[in-house]
Amino acid sequence: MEPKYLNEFDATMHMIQGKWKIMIMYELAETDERRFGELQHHIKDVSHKTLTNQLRELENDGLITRHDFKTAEPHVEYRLSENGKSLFPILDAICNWGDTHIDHKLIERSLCDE
Amino acid sequence: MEPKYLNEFDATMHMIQGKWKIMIMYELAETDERRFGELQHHIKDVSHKTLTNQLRELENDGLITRHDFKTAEPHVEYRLSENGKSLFPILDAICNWGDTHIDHKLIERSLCDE
DNA sequence: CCGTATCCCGGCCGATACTG
DNA sequence: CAGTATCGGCCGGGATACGG
Repeated sequence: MEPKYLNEFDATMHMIQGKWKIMIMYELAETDERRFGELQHHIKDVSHKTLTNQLRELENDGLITRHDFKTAEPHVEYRLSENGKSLFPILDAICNWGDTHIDHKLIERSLCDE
Repeated sequence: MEPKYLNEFDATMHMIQGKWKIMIMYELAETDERRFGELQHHIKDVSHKTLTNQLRELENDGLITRHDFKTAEPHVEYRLSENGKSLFPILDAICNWGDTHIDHKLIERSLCDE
């Protein structure tokens, strides 16, 4: 296995950067588990394909788990893993820093102040 | 001024993501101030142009300051701003999370364990 | 010593369409 | 309902060269 990241910062950043990843994780934090369609409905403007990609990456990085019920009508549920949950203090800190240091007019919708 | 970021997380992430930004900031944190050439020398593998870009972005986002001595021989110094310094608890948290949750074999050189 | 311009490549992500 | 494939645009960032 060869080094893939410059340092710990680089490695962690790769796991949380992605346009919708944080919103997916916050959504799962609030509701415990979500089906694919529910995520797509609650996360405004994300495309079908991109949501799939971000979910795959989160899953491959061990931040969420995926449960396929394998029924005739497709039914898949996503949840946060323990690793994923351990990231929340950092995610909250990032949101709060933005809230206090960045002009609110530049921000579409508040995420961390809910 | 129109909204530019999805939320506070998105906004903060834009300010700290960039392949070399964190290394620049850690370098400035250790040495208080650095000239352009010193940064380039201490940050292995960064290209001239890319270092310039990252410094400009950090400056435009108010995380560092730039002082041009305007002498015959060019002489420019970079420092952390107060805003920049206020990010360090978060940067450290990100590094430490990576240190404890990511396989060390994937990481080239430790950054936060110095 | 420091900055800027140009060219180029790879990756993210959106639109769309097709599958079971 | 959930996933996959293809196409295309945009942007970060590396190589290189030139300018003050």
